[in-house]
Amino acid sequence: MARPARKKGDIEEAAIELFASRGLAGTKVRDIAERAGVTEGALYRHYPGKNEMAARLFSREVERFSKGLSAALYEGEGVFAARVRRAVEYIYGYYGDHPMRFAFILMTQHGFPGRRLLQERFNPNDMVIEFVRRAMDAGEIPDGDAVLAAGLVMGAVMQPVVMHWNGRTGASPTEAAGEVARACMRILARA
Amino acid sequence: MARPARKKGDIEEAAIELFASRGLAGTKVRDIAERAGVTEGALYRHYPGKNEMAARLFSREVERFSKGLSAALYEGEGVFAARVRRAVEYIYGYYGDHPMRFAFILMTQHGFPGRRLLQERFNPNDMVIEFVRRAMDAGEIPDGDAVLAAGLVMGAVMQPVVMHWNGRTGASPTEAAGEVARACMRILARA
DNA sequence: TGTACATCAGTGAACGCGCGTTCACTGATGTAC
DNA sequence: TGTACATCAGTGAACGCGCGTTCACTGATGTAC
Repeated sequence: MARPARKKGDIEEAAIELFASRGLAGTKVRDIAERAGVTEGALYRHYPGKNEMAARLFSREVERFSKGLSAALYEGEGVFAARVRRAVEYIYGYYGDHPMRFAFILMTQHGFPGRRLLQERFNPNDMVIEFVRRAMDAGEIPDGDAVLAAGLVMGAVMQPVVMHWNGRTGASPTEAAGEVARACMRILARA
Repeated sequence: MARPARKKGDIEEAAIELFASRGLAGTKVRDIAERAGVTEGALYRHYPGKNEMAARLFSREVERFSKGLSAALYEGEGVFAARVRRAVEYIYGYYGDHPMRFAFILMTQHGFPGRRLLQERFNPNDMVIEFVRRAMDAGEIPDGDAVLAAGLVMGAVMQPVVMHWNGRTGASPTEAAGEVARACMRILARA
């Protein structure tokens, strides 16, 4: 094998940061190349084009995130409330550790119209719906519309991150994790 | 005055629908003109350009929506819980009556990077924060971080709309309004 | 009422440039012997 | 170890076309007298 791709990582990192802050269409190949310290042609050594690169990066990042979320929800000890709390802490921790990657997922999730990018098992929304449904079946929370309940919880958990990313003052998500986890429990208590 | 603009409304409606479903950058002037049954030049009789038109339509639609939200929150009778319920019903009713306008607001809100489009009094997020803050001051709900509490509530209310817009099966927001309003009260009960 | 003129929404075709993509090339690294 | 060759990440300049914008025009409606 010949010389390995020294700058592929730089290109991907630059792309994620720019996509996260300017959106897919607002980011030019020239911008990505410039930020990565590379010429434009270099991108095409690793991806067939800009949109395909964005789509692959999106899938990869969501899968990374989802695997951890799945572990927080299902692996380890604890009753329902403990698992909810672990999940919220995982989500906010992920945002704290990788704000760009997280914002990239959050901001571009509606940017691929008509494309089926995610298998169900890697879609965080579907994972939470399934988690809530199982908890209802197991009698850990009252029965009800699992899709609606999951939507309420996902919205409540994610909105503080969106607000923080958009520069609104207030507690950072990491600090608020406990408070938010308790709010989730109250939402689900009678959903 | 000469002949009035017969097709300005058609252009605006077409633009809103396309922006809502394909995003700002994904919508071409040619698409808007075609859907409105007009040639491309017609758009420039009413707006200086595509982006400026999008920005003005966004401001107008948010202000329309916000005025109704403000009325739901502050006008009329009733204790705190009744006002929350009215607000949720207003929001979901607005989505039911004008799904395109609502989705346009929802989907393009992060599409104007670096532009200050909204005065604070017309920003729904700020309105809810203020509403929660006043309720805390008045002792209608327990004291706490008003920004965080508002974020939790806004997220919980909006996410079911996003999911419905994205074609997820489940109760329509209109049907779920009561359930969601109750969830909001539980979120705020100890926020 | 009729005639002349002003206004301007909408047309249709052309323009031009921004931006994604291509391509011949360079040179560093790995492999064969 | 040295020499020849293959590989391929990255270069830099050019290309081309998609898409926003422009512009001379048409014709319908309103106003003055």
